[in-house]
Amino acid sequence: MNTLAEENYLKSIYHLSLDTENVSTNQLAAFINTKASSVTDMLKKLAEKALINYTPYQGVNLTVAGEKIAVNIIRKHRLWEYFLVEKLDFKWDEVHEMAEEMEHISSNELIDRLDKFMGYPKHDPHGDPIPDCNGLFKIHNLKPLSAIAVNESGVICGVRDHSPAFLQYLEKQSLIIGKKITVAEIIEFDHSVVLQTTDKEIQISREVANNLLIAL
Amino acid sequence: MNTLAEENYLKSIYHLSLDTENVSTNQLAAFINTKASSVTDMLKKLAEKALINYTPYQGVNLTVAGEKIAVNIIRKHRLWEYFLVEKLDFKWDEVHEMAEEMEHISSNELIDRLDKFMGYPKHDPHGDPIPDCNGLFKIHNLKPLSAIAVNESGVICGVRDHSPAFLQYLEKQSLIIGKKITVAEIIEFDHSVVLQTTDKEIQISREVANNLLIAL
DNA sequence: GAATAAATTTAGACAAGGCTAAATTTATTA
DNA sequence: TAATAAATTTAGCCTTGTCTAAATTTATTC
Ligand SMILES: [Mn+2]
Ligand SMILES: [Mn+2]
Ligand SMILES: [Mn+2]
Ligand SMILES: [Mn+2]
Repeated sequence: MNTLAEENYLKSIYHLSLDTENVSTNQLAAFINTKASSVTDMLKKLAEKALINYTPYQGVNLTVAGEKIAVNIIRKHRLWEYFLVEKLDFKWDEVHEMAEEMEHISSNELIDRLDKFMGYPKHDPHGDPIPDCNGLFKIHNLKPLSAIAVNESGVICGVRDHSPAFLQYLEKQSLIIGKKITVAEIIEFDHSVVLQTTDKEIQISREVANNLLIAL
Repeated sequence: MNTLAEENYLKSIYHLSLDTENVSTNQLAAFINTKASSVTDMLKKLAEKALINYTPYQGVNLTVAGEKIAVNIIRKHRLWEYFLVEKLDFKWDEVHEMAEEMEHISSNELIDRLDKFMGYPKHDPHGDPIPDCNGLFKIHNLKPLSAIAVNESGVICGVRDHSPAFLQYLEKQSLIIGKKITVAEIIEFDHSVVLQTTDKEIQISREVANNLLIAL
């Protein structure tokens, strides 16, 4: 079908497309950890296969066919992450790298049965939505905690940074998915945020607040 | 660590080594479905890495390091097959190709937890032993059904041919792992075997009898 | 609206793995 | 034991995906 490299490019273009309309060569190179010239080569191949719309110097976006493939990979990634955490007792900061490999297991029948086995979960361990077998999922309307006003409340429903370091920090602070928080104060000097949670008061940096996604 | 191609070569050498002391280039080429010249190239690479003992024109065998890697891949293969059958309800003839991909997922921690999750199974869906996390497993002393005398009894504990066609045939005849059988008669003309099982009498060809492994 | 800077593409190489055809070595046979 | 056959290796080429350096295009700035 498609090679591992092609799948990774499509997935990356999908993720970057959430922020920008057209994804640039350099953006992609930085994200994939490769060189711009390598990206250009691959973009030509993907355009040839009609998986992306590519105009030289103008960046790319996914075609419907390309997006379908990207979403399927993301579905696999998130279902495997859910499996690793819920069935094999891994922590949420341990599963991403393994899922990066497992998302390329080709069988869709396998992933559909895995989905069923786990009871059709709607969100992965990091709060990200899991597309169903038709590629459909709701995009939660979440706000970064840094955009929430004093005295407003909400529930932690996602993270923007998936690095083990960040996830471990959150875990230690009990800032986990599903936690209810209220913004008690925003420090003027550095925009640190003081949170009131069910059990205690926590102060976090703007940086951290920026990477925590909240449902009101 | 090692590439996917390298892992497949090591695994293939391991399997072929069960029958012959030294594995020849042509044997390997036929088994892996590639050309002899490609095999020679890879053998040089594996010898360079000290994973095989290779003397040009004389065939190869695995070093201790190479065997360890091969057994680990086989462990993964068989545990994933067990998972697919026991947890995801696949049939025993459907899982091999998927496991061929899954055996290359690199994390050993993952496979050890999967092992635990399933209760440390000792045999895969085809009756093959599953190496433990140290690579240890008992080699069952099984005989092909074709080597069993009239009136002797035994239990089906393995198959030599893993093709879907063969496995589906066995399933249809209820000749599954764990089934107790008695050899009622061996037809002189073509060495067909007449079996008495718990529920009925079945006649199978010599070909089939050759590929059924029995514990006495 | 040039001139410079930044982004992107092109050219040319390389490693991994595979293939075909030719050369070489080993095995068989007369 | 010499001749032939079979097995194996070598030589040379190809594709994928990557890289560096050079060329080109687009964006900024004076
Ligand atoms: Mn992930
Ligand atoms: Mn995730
Ligand atoms: Mn198998
Ligand atoms: Mn098996």
